[in-house]
Amino acid sequence: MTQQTPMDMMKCCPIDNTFKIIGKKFTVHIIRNMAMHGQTRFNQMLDSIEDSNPKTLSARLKEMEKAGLIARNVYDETPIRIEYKLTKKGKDLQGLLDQMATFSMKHYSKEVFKDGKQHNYKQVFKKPVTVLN
Amino acid sequence: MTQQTPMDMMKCCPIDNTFKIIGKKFTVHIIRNMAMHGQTRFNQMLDSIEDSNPKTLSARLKEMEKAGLIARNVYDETPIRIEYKLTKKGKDLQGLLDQMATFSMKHYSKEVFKDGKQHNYKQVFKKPVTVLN
DNA sequence: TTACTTACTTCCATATGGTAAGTTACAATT
DNA sequence: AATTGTAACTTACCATATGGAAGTAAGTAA
Repeated sequence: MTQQTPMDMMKCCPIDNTFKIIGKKFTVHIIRNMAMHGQTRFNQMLDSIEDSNPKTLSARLKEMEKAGLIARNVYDETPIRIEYKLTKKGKDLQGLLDQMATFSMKHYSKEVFKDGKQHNYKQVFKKPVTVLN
Repeated sequence: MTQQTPMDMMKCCPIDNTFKIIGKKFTVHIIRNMAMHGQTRFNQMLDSIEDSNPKTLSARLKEMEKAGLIARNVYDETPIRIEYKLTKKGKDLQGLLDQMATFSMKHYSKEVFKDGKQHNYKQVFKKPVTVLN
């Protein structure tokens, strides 16, 4: 009887696939700001995402909407208001963000924390690391 | 008594910091091939990483060595042999890779799996998702 | 002497990203 | 009536990053 390896059942690599979705500049920053700071608007993100610029932010938001990570809602007020919100799929990237945070908190505590000491995720965020299974 | 928020204790964002380390093209692919396929050599990776090219692969390996994710060992044989191996720090990215895999397995089963059906991480990899806390 | 191997580097073209300024559609202010 | 303000972008132009093909170095084998 032959053994079934992961490679045998896969058409493409899920890690490569995820990288194509979230690997471009600002994508994870956008998700972070929406998930952790409740941001919904273009200029909020532009002002708070490290080294962001309107051209690239605009491109990323479009790609993310197309990929189904966020939804774009237009409110016809004056001035116009547009709200971006995470979809269920976008929210499912929380575990990935948590692992990104955890890695730097463990290996770069000098750069990350003002006191330069190690702190674990739960201590800092008051909730356990999210895991998607 | 004032409440301590994550922002208050941080000097820089750990998600941004991690993205700077693993966000460039091929970095996660290199770690994946080393961790999951036991690869150690330049040409092995060049042949198996999707759309890789020697110039960018070479640049990435140097950056990763500098960042302490991998170690480079030269064996003075003929022809010369060079081995790249994950450091402890590099191995600590496993939880992140697992979350990347899990996300696509959940949301892109049609693209990822030959049978187009959903499968969970443990089923496919015969071990639970790794989590760094 | 030519060919082969590994692990790259170099050159040049294309793709992506960044800066600053401009645009649209109103409404409020002067 | 003309100017100012606001949000959310877009455009033009330049800089940097990435990709593909070919070349290099050092040694063994044919």
